[in-house]
Amino acid sequence: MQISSRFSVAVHVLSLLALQQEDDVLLTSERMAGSVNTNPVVIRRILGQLKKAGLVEVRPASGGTFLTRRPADISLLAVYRAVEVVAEGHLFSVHDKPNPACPVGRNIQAALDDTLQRAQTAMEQVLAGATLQHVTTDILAKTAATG
Amino acid sequence: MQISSRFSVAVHVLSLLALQQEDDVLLTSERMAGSVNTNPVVIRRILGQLKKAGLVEVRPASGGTFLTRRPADISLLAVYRAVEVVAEGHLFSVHDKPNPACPVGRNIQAALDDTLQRAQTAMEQVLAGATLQHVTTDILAKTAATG
DNA sequence: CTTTTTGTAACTATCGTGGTTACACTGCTA
DNA sequence: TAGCAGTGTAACCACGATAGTTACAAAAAG
Repeated sequence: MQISSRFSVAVHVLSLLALQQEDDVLLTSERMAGSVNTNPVVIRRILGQLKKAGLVEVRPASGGTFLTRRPADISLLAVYRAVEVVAEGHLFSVHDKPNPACPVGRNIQAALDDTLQRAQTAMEQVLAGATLQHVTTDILAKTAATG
Repeated sequence: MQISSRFSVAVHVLSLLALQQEDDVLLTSERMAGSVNTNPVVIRRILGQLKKAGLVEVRPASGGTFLTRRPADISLLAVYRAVEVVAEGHLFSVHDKPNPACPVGRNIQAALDDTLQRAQTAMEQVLAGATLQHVTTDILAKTAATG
């Protein structure tokens, strides 16, 4: 099982917002959906989560959507947490209720927990070290290169 | 979405095998299921994957199951790979088919790929650094401590 | 007041998981 | 060699998450 694409869609949407021109046409959920190639409702749902996390501000009516911070101040970990693709601290699921009458069953959870936690943290630290700025810079570089 | 418990069950089963006494009663899928607290078929399915990965040897009939290597030579990453909880190199799923007519849509996948790959690798490196031996040692220590 | 867009609810299809039953096959053992 | 304990697997089910879709009320801006 993989981590939901909500995360990559969220980064995509935030990149669009980060690169949006002041004088450009407003970025509606419909336009974003066009770039992501999905349904506007899917975008609005994710936008709702990003809003709840304080990453974006959405103006209802014919308003538009904007970042609340500079791209350099938005880490991919913040986005990852915002869309809740993985419940905090539970990347790995461990079978609950092993048999307490067995030494292994009684202690396996505790014996595994430390390692799994470290594995998860190692992954998240990489996300913490990357920002939306890095992504958009990369996109601009690639756009310039390939036309 | 989390990583399947197949992984933790596999480590549980391997721990049972590692700690099994020579003169002990044979570890059947039924007994292991008793310790994990699940159905024997679930155990057999996982044993099948561990066997395919060359981590255990299973003697059909009234045979029993054994590790093919010493616990110190079985990394948790090998177990993780064996049970295929995550397709190799694809911990994160990225939305396919973004709009190629949009600069962001055209380059988001490549722009994200490097970071996501590093995040995944960081996680796997922690698993690579832990062995079945570490787990069983920990279990024995906890068993001795709590009785 | 009309128009545009957001916010949500509700429903759907699809997929992975984990549990369960059923049964053929294997190989020891009496 | 017949019996039987245990494995290997197929088939099916229930459950939950995902992602897509339709529908519509609520919000503002003109």
